[in-house]
Amino acid sequence: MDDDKVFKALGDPTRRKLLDLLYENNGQTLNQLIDGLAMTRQSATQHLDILQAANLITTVKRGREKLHFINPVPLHDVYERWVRKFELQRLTMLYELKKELEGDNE
Amino acid sequence: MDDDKVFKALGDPTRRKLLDLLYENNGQTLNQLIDGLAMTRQSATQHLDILQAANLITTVKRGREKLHFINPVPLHDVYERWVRKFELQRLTMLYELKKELEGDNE
DNA sequence: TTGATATGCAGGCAAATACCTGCCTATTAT
DNA sequence: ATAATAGGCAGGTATTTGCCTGCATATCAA
Repeated sequence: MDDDKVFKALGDPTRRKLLDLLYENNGQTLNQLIDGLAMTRQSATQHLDILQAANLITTVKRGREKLHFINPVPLHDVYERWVRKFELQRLTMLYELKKELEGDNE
Repeated sequence: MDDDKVFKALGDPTRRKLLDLLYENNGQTLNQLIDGLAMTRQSATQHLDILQAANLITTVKRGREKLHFINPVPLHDVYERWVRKFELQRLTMLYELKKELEGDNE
């Protein structure tokens, strides 16, 4: 997985919206997806290209149409490498440490 | 949680590096964090401000020092809202659908 | 075949981003 | 008090980004 491509792809609200639209109805065409957005077809295409480069979607051509599908694998990788390791830390531990340090100068 | 701030904060490799550094050694000062990077103190400060605005870190002043701590809560929220729901979809299901559609025009 | 539909490709532009330099303030140590 | 240390604040700039317009190509339907 390319960490950077995935995070950058997720860093834009339009691209997250596209993933949401595909989650609701997988396999949509470009024109179908545009209906859920407020921008030109060309702009949406650029976003979809970025999602595909990050491997967050795959496409299948059917005649003159291009169907888009979510690939959940990179999202799971994000979870494994970025979320799970932080879940072991308890916020309460941080609070206690914070209070202790604040006590030093008050 | 502000989705957009969190995702944008995570969208930059330097900021992810900062979180990694804090994960290895929580509660570091600005100057300590700079040692792990290749940029000026001022630039690092801007990144840390963005992380704090996204609630991914909290800070505590101790004398002239400023200590930085990870807050794992937004990361967990990302998991809840973005990863878990996609985990229910099996990649194999997508593959089957993809094969079926490819069969339409081949 | 001819028109309509679905998408691809190229370039332009304004705003956001990630750096930087330079200078100022606050705290600590001698 | 004075110097060193830790950090804050204010621009300046080159690059990246997200959006657009305009035109080209490919497929389908009548």
